[in-house]
Amino acid sequence: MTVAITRFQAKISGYSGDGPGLENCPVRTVIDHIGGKWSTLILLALSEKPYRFGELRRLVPDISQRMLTQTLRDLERDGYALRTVFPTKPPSVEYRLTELGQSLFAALCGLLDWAEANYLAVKEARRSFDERNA
Amino acid sequence: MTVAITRFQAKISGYSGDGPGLENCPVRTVIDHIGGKWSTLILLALSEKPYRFGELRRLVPDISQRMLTQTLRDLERDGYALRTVFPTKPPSVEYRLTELGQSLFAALCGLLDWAEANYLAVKEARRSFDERNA
DNA sequence: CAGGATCCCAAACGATACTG
DNA sequence: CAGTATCGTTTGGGATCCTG
Repeated sequence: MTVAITRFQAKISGYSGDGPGLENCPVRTVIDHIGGKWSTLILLALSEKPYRFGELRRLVPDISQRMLTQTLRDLERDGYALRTVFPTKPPSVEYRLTELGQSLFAALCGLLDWAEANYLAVKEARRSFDERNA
Repeated sequence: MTVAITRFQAKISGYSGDGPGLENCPVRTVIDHIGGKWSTLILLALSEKPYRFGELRRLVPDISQRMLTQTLRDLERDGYALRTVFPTKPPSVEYRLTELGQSLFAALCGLLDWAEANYLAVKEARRSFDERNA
C-alpha cells in the first residue's frame, strides 16, 4: 500500500521530529480538539439545527453545565460554531454550525456510521481480550 | 434536515438518559477510545504496514515508551491490532492491523483528509478568536 | 436563561529506572 | 528489544455556589 505510506509520511512523520513542527501537524491540530468527551456529541446535535444553551443541556442530560459551556467555547474558537446573543430579558443565546462546522460534521459522518455498524464487534473484542488476560 | 434529526436521536439521545444505556452508545463506545492523544497516530502508522515496537517509536519520536505500550494494548483490546511475538533473542514483536482495524482506518480517512484540507482555516479561526477575546 | 468562579477528584500523560 | 513498575505532573471533568 504505497498510498498509505505516502499518507502517513505526509500527515504525520514530517511533523513528528523536534522543533515547532508538531503544532503544524494537520491531524493533531484537528483530532486533538474533537477527541474531547463532548465535542462530537454537541457537534452532532448542532448538525441537526441551531440550539439554545438550555436545549442542548436537555439533549445531552449527562453533561455538566460547566463542560457544555467549555465545549461550546472550543467549538466557537475553532470556527465550527457561531454564538449569537439575543439581548432579551432573560437573555437567550443560540448556537449554530458554521460552514466549516458543517463540513467537519460531514467528514465525521463516515466515522459515526462505522461506529454504529461495528461497536458490537468492538465490545466483543474487549470482552474476549479481558477474558484471555484474566 | 430531518435526516440529521433522525441520526442524532438514533445515535445519541436514546443513550443519554439515566440507566445503563450510556455504555451502549455506539458513538461513545468507539469515539472515546480513539480520542486519545496517540491512538489515531499509531493506527495511521499501522495502516501502512506492520511495524515492530521500536520502529513505531522512531516513527512517532515524541511518544513515550509507556504510552506507546499502552496505546498498542488498547488497540489490541478493541480488536484493531494484532500483536505477534517472535521468540527470538532478543525478542521481536510485530503489530499489524486486523480487518476491523483496517476498516476503522478506512472510516477515519475522511476525517484525516478533512483535517489536512482545513487545518489552516481552523488555526486561523483560533487566532482570530483569541485576538477578539484579548 | 446563560453562564462565571471556585474547589476538588480522577484519569491521562510524561520521566525515569529496572528487567527477561 | 520490548517491555514493566513507580512516581509525579498535568489536564479533563464534575459539583456547587453565585450573578447580570
